[in-house]
Amino acid sequence: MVRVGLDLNKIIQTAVEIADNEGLEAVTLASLARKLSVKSPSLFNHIKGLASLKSEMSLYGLRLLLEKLKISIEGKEQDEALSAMAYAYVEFTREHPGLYEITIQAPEEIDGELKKASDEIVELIIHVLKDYNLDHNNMIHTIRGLRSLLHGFSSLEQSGAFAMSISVEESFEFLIKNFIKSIHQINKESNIK
Amino acid sequence: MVRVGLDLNKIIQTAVEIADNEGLEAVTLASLARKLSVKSPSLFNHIKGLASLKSEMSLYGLRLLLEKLKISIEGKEQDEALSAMAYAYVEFTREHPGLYEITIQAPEEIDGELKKASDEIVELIIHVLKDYNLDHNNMIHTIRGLRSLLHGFSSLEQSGAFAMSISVEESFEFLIKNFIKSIHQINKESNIK
DNA sequence: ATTATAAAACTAACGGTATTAGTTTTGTGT
DNA sequence: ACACAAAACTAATACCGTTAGTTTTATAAT
Repeated sequence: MVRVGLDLNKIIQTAVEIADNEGLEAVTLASLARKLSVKSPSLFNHIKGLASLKSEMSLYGLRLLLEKLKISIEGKEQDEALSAMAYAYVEFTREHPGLYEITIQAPEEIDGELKKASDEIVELIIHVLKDYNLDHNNMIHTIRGLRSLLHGFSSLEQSGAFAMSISVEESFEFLIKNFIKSIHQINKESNIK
Repeated sequence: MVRVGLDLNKIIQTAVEIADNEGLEAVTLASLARKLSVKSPSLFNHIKGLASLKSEMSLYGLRLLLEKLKISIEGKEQDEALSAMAYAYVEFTREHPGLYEITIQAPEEIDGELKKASDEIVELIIHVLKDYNLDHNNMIHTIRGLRSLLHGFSSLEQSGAFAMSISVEESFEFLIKNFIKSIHQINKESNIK
């Protein structure tokens, strides 16, 4: 019974490794304990259970994503910032497929921390979209559209749904370009009225 | 041991009910057997196992979705057809949240039937998009964009990510309208060149 | 009607999972 | 040196999917 110096952080890190390398469904307390050279009940000294661990992973993922998005837009604005953020988003989902998946479907709230982290991401998107001077409703519609596009693209890419013989990267470029154009179009229409 | 007259179809139907009412993760051979008044090993007379059952559900879901999409575009073309198809898609995900979820992530192929069903949906989208005279690459990009938008929107809606106080329905309307506009824009640009 | 057969249900058992309870070890601060 | 709390452990429970082997039942052939 050599003490192995476990802590919440190490557990989460290892769980994320499993999730990203072997898939989210491979994250079990049993596999985790094996990888940490520990018996699975020992994990309960640090976590409440599997559901709770997954929520912790989710929180970790949201914060990591937020950081990546923040860095991506540094010193940029409008189209350039929006584009950079979009690319950073899908890059994150490719670097962390398993972590990203749990990020979208945390089992339970953690003291409002999950909502907070998620809100901060939305706030960042709002910050970028402010450059486009959309009215309140259009702003919300546009946020929802951007999130739908990014999440849908990432999710479908990961599930292998884009099988056709044309570069997925080229498609993403096309989609983001067109999305940005379409935002500009919104304002042109308001001006006509 | 009253014979209960089980068959593959009844099993799938019941599994779909559980998936839609209690969530996909509630679909277990144990819960399924309980609901069918049978012991779980009896299920193996009709299915190969849980993974196989989920693939069957996936196939059923893809076919149901395809039918719904086909019906939605009957007698329509271009913008009207595209819009109708988009609305039918999200309606399906709302009617069948659990079934839709498994539709996107079948565990294993069934004799190429899953790929075939999935291809047929893509073919239907192609059929609708033909009205826009896009070149081959733009066609594929646009298909991927539409699928991303629809799947992302549905997935985020189901996971409760659209929490802001503005009608989600209104946002969807906005997004589809803009997506359609953006397709028209593609061709305008080609003409300029 | 009787019976043979195959399908469809069953029971029993195994290995894997999460989780709880209770025990032992170990590091640390007094 | 020792007390104590934390961190590991073992043992046990309850569920899950799955397999093997058994019994029942519907049906088709005689």
